[in-house]
Amino acid sequence: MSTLKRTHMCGALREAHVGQDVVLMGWVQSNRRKGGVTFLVLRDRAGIVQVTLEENDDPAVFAAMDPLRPEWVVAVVGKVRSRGKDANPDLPTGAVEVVPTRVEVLNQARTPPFEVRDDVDTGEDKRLAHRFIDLRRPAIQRNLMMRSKMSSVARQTLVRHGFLELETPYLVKYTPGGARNFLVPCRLTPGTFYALAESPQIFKQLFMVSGFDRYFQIVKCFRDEDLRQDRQPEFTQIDLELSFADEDDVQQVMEDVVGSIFREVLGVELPERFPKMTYEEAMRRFGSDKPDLRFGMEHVGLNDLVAAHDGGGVAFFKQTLDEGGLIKAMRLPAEYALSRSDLDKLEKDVKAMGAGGLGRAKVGEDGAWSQSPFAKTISDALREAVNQACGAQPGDLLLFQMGKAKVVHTVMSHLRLTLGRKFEMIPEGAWKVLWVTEFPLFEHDEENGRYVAAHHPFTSPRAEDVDRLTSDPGACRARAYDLVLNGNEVAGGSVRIHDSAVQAKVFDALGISESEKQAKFGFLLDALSYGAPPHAGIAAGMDRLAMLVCGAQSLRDVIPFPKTQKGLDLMTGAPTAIDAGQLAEVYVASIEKPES
RNA sequence: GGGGUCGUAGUUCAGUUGGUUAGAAUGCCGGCCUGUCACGCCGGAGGUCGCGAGUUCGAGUCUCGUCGGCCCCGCCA
Repeated sequence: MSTLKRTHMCGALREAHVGQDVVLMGWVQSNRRKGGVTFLVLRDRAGIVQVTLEENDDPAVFAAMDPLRPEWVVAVVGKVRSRGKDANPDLPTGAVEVVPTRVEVLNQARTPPFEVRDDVDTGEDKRLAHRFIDLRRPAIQRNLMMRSKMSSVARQTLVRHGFLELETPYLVKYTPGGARNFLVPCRLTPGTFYALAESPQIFKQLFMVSGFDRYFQIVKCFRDEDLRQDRQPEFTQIDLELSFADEDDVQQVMEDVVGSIFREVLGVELPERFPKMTYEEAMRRFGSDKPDLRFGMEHVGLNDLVAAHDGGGVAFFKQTLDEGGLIKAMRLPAEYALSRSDLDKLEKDVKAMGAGGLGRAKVGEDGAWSQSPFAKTISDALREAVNQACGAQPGDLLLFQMGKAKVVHTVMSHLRLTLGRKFEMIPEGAWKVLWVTEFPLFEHDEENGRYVAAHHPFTSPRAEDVDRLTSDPGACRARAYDLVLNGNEVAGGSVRIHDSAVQAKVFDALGISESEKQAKFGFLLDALSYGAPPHAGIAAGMDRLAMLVCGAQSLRDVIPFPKTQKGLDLMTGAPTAIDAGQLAEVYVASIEKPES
């Protein structure tokens, strides 16, 4: 090993360093020889810099540089000089170059499976299989450095607010319901299992009971659910909980955390207080509990109009009303033209989501509809009313969905986003933050014909809804709040129940028996009975937040070692089968996946 | 659990109606080149067409199965 000590980062050299002796260490980006002059570009995480040598100036070093290949690790001793008129304005270090007096190979490298460059479009599977090389790409290095800064800012902000960083266990008790848990066999007690924590929820509430009135943690959580572009099986939350606090206290803290991250990492100033919208309004206007407010194309509910016109001659409309369904429309302005094949593709997409079809109507000069299944039978009066409600102009296309509210919302919000992206309605560089509030406390589980907690069973109902806990659970709203950023849910939390009478009513509404209660949550209920302060909290999705801050398209671009959509690690090969002997050691037997 | 889409040199892709020896670019290797910076020029090597069956005189191409990547629905208290 060389005794050289690095003095500077490659990417840090500037005109101010001209004349200085430097020792650089890094990876060879390229080694271009142009006859008797050679240009070696050296890279480290700070950037790249050019090392230039003319053969006549030092034939020995020149010869030593000749065999260097991309990704070899080298040390360069030399002097910084100005490039003068040959400066490269595209590079931060482009005004200078290093003239080497010594070049030492620290390690050679095999030719990598793909080039370490941002402008090479290698398939993600190949990148993940050789992630250690992929992570050398400047774009990813930038993302991870920004993410590091985000963590640091979040910590500083929370510490400034008087929060304590406290740890909670990953190996926890298994609780059925909610997200599936990853299971970990406990060798010391044969036949028993831990679960990997899907969140620190219960433990952070216990901290409140214990008097650590402001807790936070930047913590991994584990959920064995199907993955998406914005969901990994293990992910990181900025998790916090406050005692003697209501929703506004929690929101102010989170606004400062997110606001500080944007200010210090991006130089973007978010509003001091974030706007709020109720769940009901978000669903009505956007069909989503995480609306992207950066563009329009709001939904228009037609139930009242259709009812007022007694169906208006459209059988589908009438039928939907009779079945208690929802009818929504959305106006695509004339400037955004959809071709026949575009529409066919959209219709195929929405059918895959459970829609019956894609209702549409082209609006003519006189307001008449064409290219529409409704055009022939709809009454003039209803048609004009719908046109007016949608603000339809000649040439516009109206899109319709009707049926079960859940499907209509899913399809219409998907359509809004798809069309908004397709026609580039979303302005670059816009940031729209929003608190979505007053979520339903319960959701009806149609399969099992009962109510389940929409957030978690310790979420406090709004005071005015407590009386309805038993009479009309579906109408109860929660003191829960989600933070939505450009259409992404980046944080969610609630005020917790600390009144055991209310907690009992919630459990009753959920149909949870006394024994079940004790088995699942006994220790928390026990703790809450020993003097629990009023408390509230929230958890922010660090990965999603990083994705947005970095402008990345996928969570995988802000996670160093992510898993694929099937939960595989293409680099290590995890997960793997375990042989019977090793399984026996933890008292577990493996069975074949049954034919389905 | 379901729908869609993709899989061909190291990499990114093309490959017609099923038909001779599967192409291009880039990377890699060799040579030339004194201001390149996606350097340029000349030459060369490089293929289990994801895998397995089937149809056929003949399969990268058609059929079935399977594995994997990506996107979406369900799911994610």
